[in-house]
Amino acid sequence: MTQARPFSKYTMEAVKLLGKQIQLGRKQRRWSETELAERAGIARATLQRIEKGDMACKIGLVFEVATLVGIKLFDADSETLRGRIHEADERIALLPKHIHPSRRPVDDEF
Amino acid sequence: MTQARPFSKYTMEAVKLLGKQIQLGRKQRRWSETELAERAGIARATLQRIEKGDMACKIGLVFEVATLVGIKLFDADSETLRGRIHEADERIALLPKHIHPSRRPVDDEF
DNA sequence: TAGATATGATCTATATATGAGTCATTGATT
DNA sequence: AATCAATGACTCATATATAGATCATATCTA
Repeated sequence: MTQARPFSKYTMEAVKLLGKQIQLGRKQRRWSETELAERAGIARATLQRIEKGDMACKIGLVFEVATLVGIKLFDADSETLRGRIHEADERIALLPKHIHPSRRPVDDEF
Repeated sequence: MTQARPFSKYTMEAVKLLGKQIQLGRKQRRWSETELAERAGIARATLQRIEKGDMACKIGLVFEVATLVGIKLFDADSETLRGRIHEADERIALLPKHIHPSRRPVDDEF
């Protein structure tokens, strides 16, 4: 009984694409599933699920494998990632720490 | 016993960034954790882990929540995602279906 | 300032992802 | 053509993510 839970089409496409890119990257490097799985420290079966775009795989494993085949997450290098994390932190700091329900109409300007 | 497994710094930064962007997006929309969790159909505790950048969250849940707060995965809309999936499919089709160990020096041109 | 809600943290039970293994089939290399 | 590895599709046991609570504290709004 696979408790199917719904995902938006967009979300599924994004996961599928990442899986395909991983498979492409692996083949470009001429790595077998077994070889990439070993490098990533995961089971081959898990790698197969990742390449297939399984929604239930752990994000850490998927991103790690993607990194191993040279995919740039967010099209960014490590330094850029850190910069964007800092940037997000700053923006969050400008917003209220607690979001309270407001009677006023929601201001959607951003 | 949290069987800690290693991740590259790059991978962790990418997951952290996505979590922060989700939190930022949620606050920009003035949604409480509870409200976003309900919209996503997940527990608040899970959303908290996602926003914190937990490596062990399911990629489907993370991407779904990201989508709900308006984050464009791969900087692309749905149509573009489909196009890139197709593109990856075509490139994969050009490569050998089975990767065999080669005696010849690896050709790393790509 | 008071009242109400968000947030942070933690616990338990259950569903399930993962690791490890097997088997059949396909395909690449010599 | 023959051989051997890669791939695809399973199964099972175990580790663990998640849902659903609860409680304390922080902080927003009126």
